[in-house]
Amino acid sequence: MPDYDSQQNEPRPKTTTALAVERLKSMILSGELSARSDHLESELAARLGMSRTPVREATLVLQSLGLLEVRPRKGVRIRPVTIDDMKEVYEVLTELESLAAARAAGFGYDRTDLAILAETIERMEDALAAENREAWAAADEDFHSELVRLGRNQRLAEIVNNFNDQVRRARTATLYARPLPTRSNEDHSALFDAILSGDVERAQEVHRGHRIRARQLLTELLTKLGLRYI
Amino acid sequence: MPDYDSQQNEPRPKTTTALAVERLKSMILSGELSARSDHLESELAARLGMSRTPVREATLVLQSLGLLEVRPRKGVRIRPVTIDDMKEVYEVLTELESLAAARAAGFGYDRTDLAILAETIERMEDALAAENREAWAAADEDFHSELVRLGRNQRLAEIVNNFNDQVRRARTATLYARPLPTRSNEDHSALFDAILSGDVERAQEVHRGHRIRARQLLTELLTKLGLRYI
DNA sequence: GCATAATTTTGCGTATACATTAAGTTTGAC
DNA sequence: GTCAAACTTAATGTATACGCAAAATTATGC
Repeated sequence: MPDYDSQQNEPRPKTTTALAVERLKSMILSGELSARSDHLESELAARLGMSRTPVREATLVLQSLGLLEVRPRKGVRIRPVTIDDMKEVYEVLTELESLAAARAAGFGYDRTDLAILAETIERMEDALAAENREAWAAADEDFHSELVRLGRNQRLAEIVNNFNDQVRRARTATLYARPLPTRSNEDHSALFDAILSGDVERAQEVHRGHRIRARQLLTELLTKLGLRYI
Repeated sequence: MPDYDSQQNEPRPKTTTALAVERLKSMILSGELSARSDHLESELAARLGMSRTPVREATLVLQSLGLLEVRPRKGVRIRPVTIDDMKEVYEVLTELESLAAARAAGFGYDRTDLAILAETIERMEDALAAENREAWAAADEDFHSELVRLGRNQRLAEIVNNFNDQVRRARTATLYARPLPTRSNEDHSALFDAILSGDVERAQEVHRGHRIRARQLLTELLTKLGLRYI
């Protein structure tokens, strides 16, 4: 619905506002603009080499997406994600992704339909073998977004992707502090099998468990690392 | 998070943009701006008695909320809600509201905590007795939003409220074509009992059933009425 | 007549101007 | 020295200006 960040296939000459959304978003997700930090419109405009107008429009959009808060006269504040926030987000993610998994299992996809999903799993396994955490994280993200795509509910997919964005910083921050995601990979394979065999219940349960564990791991890690927010 | 439409308790002199969001939103929800219709920025600006700037900002926000689409040079299009959209939305609503219900049941609320919820149920019963459908719909809306509030997950509440907005037109359009919502009221009472007695599973199941029935009723009605979109 | 090219119109995207008002600072009274 | 009032500064909210490109319209060639 907010097609502002969707990479256009038609190379429409992309509006400055869209560019601002894109760049600000990636600056937030990468941590280049850190949590709790305030940034004036004019500062951001200068930084992006454009006038305040597109920056303003972009911040409004990103506020709707929950990535930042516009605080008049204090500047735009990158929304910090607390452990409680993480719990909120993961709770919703658990529910919605499991639903997507269940739906995916119900459509009777064959191996061809699941090719992309299989490919992301392979990439994760390769990355795990090579102990390349960055590559693993990238593949994991692709796995989850392909999963919700297979669930064929556009709105659900949008929310899930948005929520994943909201906690992405936490995941990258803990990427090297966590144990190697062996269990995660097992979960993914199990889910793949459940979907392929059309087992709706199992798909849902497997994924629910997966997300619950992920959440627990993440919150424990953040607590251990003493990160009250991120 | 998008606190643009939240009615401020401090009577801050409300920005024009916020006003535009509010007014456009209510024009969309009430059907004053009908689905599929296109409206130029300048036209809307004139209509609201303000310049293009706040209107533009408002439309961007409302686009993020999924209520309209900004289509350059054709004007903003009020997003039509098709039956398929309804299915998508209700599927997500079912899942998330049930989760909220389950959570609410888990918090061990007593009668005092549930006073507002009880009050909305009473209003629905009175309205039903008086066969006042408008009053019933208003109370029903309040019931659902109080329910998600009791679920104590801010983000979940936001999404649910937003999704309810997205299908509100459909509900108002069918309000007089549907049978009197007797069953609905029973469901609400059953849910109330489940929450009060702390029965997490039952709360979840009761509400899931409630939403599934509501969805079915609505989609059937729309089909029967020949409304391909609304 | 029809299709295509030239021309005009129009709505949008972006920059900029400007008034407003919150925040910060100085001044002055006690 | 502290507090408050007056003043200054600065960032925002909104309006406006303006160029560009998409549509629409008219003109032109066949």
